[in-house]
Amino acid sequence: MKSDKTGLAANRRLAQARPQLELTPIAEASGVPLYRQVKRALIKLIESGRYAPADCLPSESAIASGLQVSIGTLRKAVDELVLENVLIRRQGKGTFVVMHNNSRFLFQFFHVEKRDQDLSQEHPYPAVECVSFERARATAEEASALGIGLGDPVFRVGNRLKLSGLPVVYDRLAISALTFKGLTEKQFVERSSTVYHLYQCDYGITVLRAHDRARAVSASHDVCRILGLRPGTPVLEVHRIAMTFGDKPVEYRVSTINTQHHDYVSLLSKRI
Amino acid sequence: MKSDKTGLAANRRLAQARPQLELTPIAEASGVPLYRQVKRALIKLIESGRYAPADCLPSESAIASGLQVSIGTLRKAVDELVLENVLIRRQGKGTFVVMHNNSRFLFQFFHVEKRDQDLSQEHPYPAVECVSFERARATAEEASALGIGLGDPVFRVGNRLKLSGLPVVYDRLAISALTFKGLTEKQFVERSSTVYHLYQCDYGITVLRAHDRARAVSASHDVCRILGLRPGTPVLEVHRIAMTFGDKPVEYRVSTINTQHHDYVSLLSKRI
DNA sequence: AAGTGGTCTAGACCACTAG
DNA sequence: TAGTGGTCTAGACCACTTC
Repeated sequence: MKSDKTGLAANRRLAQARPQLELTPIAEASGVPLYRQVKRALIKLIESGRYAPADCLPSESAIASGLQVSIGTLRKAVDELVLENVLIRRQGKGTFVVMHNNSRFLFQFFHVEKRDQDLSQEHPYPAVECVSFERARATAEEASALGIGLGDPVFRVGNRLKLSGLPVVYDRLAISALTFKGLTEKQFVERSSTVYHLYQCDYGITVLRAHDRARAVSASHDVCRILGLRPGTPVLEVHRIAMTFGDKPVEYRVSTINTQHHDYVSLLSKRI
Repeated sequence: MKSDKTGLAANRRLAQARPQLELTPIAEASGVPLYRQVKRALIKLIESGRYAPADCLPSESAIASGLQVSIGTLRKAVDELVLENVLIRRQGKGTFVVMHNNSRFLFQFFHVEKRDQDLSQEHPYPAVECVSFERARATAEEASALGIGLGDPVFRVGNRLKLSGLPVVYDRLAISALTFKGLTEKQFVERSSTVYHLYQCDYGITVLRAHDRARAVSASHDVCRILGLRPGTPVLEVHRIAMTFGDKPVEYRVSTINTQHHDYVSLLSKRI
């Protein structure tokens, strides 16, 4: 542990009045900064479901005293979790666990935009239609992306996304059937919002980050049919691995985008 | 101003012993948090060239006392500038203004990667060949992207990038000739590293962020010639606006990427 | 008025770098 | 050994939200 700074160790020894919640004092950990340990403790509470999406955490002073750290240290841990899109602060109200609602999804994970669009304009929510659903065995590509074994059971789901009524994106996603036990086509067909919301609400899995790899290809027969394109049209194919805590892969998705009137956008180094 | 917290205002009134450097006490600014004002002051010192790329800033305690703020407030300002890729901290050594060396460029702005490459592997630096250079008048597209007038003078530069000896990317960039007065073809042909390094060292302009818009198109005649492709091959076209402080556009670049063996990669929400 | 997060200060000690 | 950034604490007050 960090040891004897400003009487920290002494404080710890005295603390026998068990604090509220699961906020027990941080265990010793050599070399690791205290605020990192606090961060891990908070992540555990969220991963375990003790604090669910959209829940309000206890106040900063309550958490700090519960974990027996100073409020500055607690704030530094929360700062990082806010930057990592795990928590959201709302002044005067509290600190909340992130929730994958539609606007959040749009902002963080949906990067298809109409070309020549003035920036002031709102982008519309994409309308999603589920076009296929199957239970199958993982291909080598899927197994590698999801970190599972070749032939392990997966769900494969095909979705068509329309923007302003026109089909623009064809998504095919694969998720482990072991992680998402008992998933049904109905859940995909009937959901009113992003699948990340479904993962989070029905399975407690929060998608935090993703890796995209984009390339240009000729539209396949299937893609042409689903997006209404002429054979051989150049389309953008994005391979995405979506990840949760600890960079554990959750979903592998291949999106085919008709880029005749839309772009795949990306910000290099976001503004603060 | 923030007013009478812990005797802050009183401290200010006393301070007449002019501190070293241009680190004069922060002027009053209603409502704006002090650390934001500190941040602006630091940005100004960097923009003005008082601290050049790769320079070491004065120590945190020196800056804090110079600006008459607490060290915690100064650190918060520096924290943000580090996140925005303006400053770099090196424990034990000091805080430095960023320098666009090759490895930094690669990490932050060059997002083309070989497919099926094991992650542990280093990517090689792209070898750049300047294939064209001209002084011209801005098209509507260039003018809009660069925030200049239609017909204003620009430099247009074409570069071919090779990876492992094979041509993969064809870049065409446009920059304002008013901003980059006196630029010569020689500078582009002879430089040994990224153009962002050139902008920074020769013109004091630091590229901090960029917006990319990617789409799939059929390779044009020119592109086929330069990248050695068959006519009609689908290629990825990335339109980039590179920006400096205050999101001022500096460069507009169209990159055409042969994605037969490479991908354009993008991270959604970076890890901390 | 009470409770929350946001800002600011002051000062201590730790970890790393370099002469 | 001296100087730098990194961590941690303690406590004050501000701004916002809700009742």
